[in-house]
Amino acid sequence: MAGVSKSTVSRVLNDTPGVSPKARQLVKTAIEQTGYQPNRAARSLVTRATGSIGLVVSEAHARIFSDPFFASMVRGATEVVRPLGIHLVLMLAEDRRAREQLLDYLRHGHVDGVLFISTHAADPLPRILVAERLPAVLSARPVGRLPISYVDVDSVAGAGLAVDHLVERGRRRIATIAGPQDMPAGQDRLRGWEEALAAHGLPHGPDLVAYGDFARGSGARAMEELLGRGVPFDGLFVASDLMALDALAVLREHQLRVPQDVAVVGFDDSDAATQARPALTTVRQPVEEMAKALTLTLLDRIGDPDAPITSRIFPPKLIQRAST
Amino acid sequence: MAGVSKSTVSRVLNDTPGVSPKARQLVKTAIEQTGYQPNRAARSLVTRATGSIGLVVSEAHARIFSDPFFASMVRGATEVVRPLGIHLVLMLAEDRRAREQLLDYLRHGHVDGVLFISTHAADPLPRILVAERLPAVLSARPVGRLPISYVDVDSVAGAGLAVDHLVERGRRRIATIAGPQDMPAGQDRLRGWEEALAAHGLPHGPDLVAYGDFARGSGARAMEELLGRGVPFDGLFVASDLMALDALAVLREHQLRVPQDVAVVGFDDSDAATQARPALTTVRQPVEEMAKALTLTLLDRIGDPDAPITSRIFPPKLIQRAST
DNA sequence: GGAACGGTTGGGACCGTTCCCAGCCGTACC
DNA sequence: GGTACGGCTGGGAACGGTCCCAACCGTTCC
Repeated sequence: MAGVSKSTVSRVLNDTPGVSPKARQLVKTAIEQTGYQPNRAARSLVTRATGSIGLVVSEAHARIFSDPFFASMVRGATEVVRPLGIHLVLMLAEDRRAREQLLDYLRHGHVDGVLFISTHAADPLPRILVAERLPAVLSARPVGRLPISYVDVDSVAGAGLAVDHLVERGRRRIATIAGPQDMPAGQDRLRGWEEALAAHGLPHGPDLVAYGDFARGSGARAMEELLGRGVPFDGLFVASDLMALDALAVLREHQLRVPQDVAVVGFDDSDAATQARPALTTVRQPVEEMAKALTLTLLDRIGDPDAPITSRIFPPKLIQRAST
Repeated sequence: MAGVSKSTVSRVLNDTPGVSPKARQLVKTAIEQTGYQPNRAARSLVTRATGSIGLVVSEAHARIFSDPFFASMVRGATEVVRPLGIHLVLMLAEDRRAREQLLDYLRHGHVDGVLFISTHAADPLPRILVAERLPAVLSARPVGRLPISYVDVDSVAGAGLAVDHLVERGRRRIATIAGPQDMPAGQDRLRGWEEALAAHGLPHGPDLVAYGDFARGSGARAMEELLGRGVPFDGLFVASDLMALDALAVLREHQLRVPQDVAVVGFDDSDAATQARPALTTVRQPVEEMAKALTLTLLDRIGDPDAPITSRIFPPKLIQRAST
């Protein structure tokens, strides 16, 4: 239609240099007019790439799908991938059996690379992916040294923001509901709390700490535990919004007013934070942006398997609402 | 390797009749030994099929990803699709812009069919999919007549089960927190409540009804409204577990004991139901099974575009726990 | 004026399947 | 014994791209 050979069309499609501007324009308008779209299958056949990337979610479904973190992750990745015509293929690895199947699947070259979403420290998959030389990136800092790119939020700094804010609001005894200590995010947020309090010369002993697992439900237990100890506190930093919601409910049950009696800061800035009563002051992590960066990193890596390992740490931001 | 031509291998792979048992066996052992896997791209190139089906989620992300319903849906679909080597491709259509893009994408034959997950009545996508003759199935009854297959749970019967159970437990004034009335599920659960109460000769006036949107948060507002009216009730049917969780919290705040003062029944049997305090009696819908049936229906339809339209309605089941 | 060269271009092999078609072989029938 | 037939098999075109290679053209240089 453009009066040129398929070779030239191919060159235009792939932005290969060595096409005259005139021919290039000719082809482009023809494409525009016909709504032509290259055939994925034919292309894959020769390039040996699939045009799909896997979104591997290695976590109990119930957990993942009840955490808005995942929603934002998916949205960010989708946004990067869609205009490129790349498919985002869902892969769930809930238990060991599913993991084996998944690995088999990945090894057979069904996808060009893997976005690995999991926060679990003990997860063996990242290590295996690296060993198999499959292009992969992680959604959080891996445990131990592992030559793999990742993005993460600066959890230590985030916890620091929360503590600083509470101190600014005049609080002097600041407790925390920490996350699980087998996950980097859990560790870092606790460490950030400790370090910030130490810097202010305020107490930060173990009697001010209770543990949850980031998810809904665990925050209530931790809150009850803290209150049960009888140790006074007027500020509370909770390592996830979902647990903070629990904490708010338990505080209300105990006739404690937020923020008058206890000022509360969460972490994540999920939708839950705005819906909470009172609306939750929280540390925002830019999940969607992080997902975009993660996806771009993977695409880089697929394009060049020897691309350098990078880790990108995003700064958190304090969002003030009614709970402080 | 098996000493036969590629034609014969192809026949074995596709279970085409007209291969001698001997040759078939020869090929099969060769495949076993080499771990051979057919090349998707080459196959797609000639069959004009992609070996992928789209999982279209037409809903606000925050909503979908905070509802465990979606998790089960994905799990069920994955289970059907994985052993067949079919990819489940995630597609999100949150707003109008995303919907347009998505449609364009679907029209270009990137997937062989669509699993459409949405509960929204006003969603224009199902109608368009039908008009475009794209193989598609719905995860819930569509509004209006539409020649499209779907699966659903019998919501009317489910609400009936809940009411019957509450009556059995001696309750005579049974209120309800209903779902949104622009969704079939919302309408049906309300209707089931009304009809069952009418059958028992018990009151079922509008003063016993408050409305939510199925999601967390809306249940609290509805519960407050019901209590605020001063109309007495000793039983409560809530159209979703998430709203029931809210209701439990509000009842507790008002010093009402569950189940002694108010017996509560939810709907869904999500994980939330078991985590609730007290554990929630609820109407279970077999979401995972429904997802499997849905996926199989789609695969049928892809195999034969003129397959008859089917709708499969699953029976709900009452799960008794501590809240009644 | 002819050769060398660089920028463009088209031709054609190739990727790994499916599927049509022709051919082979053994059997049944006349 | 020859022929028709049916079950099974292999050959080869086709799918729609990518990419290597050769050819073409206009310039520049000797």
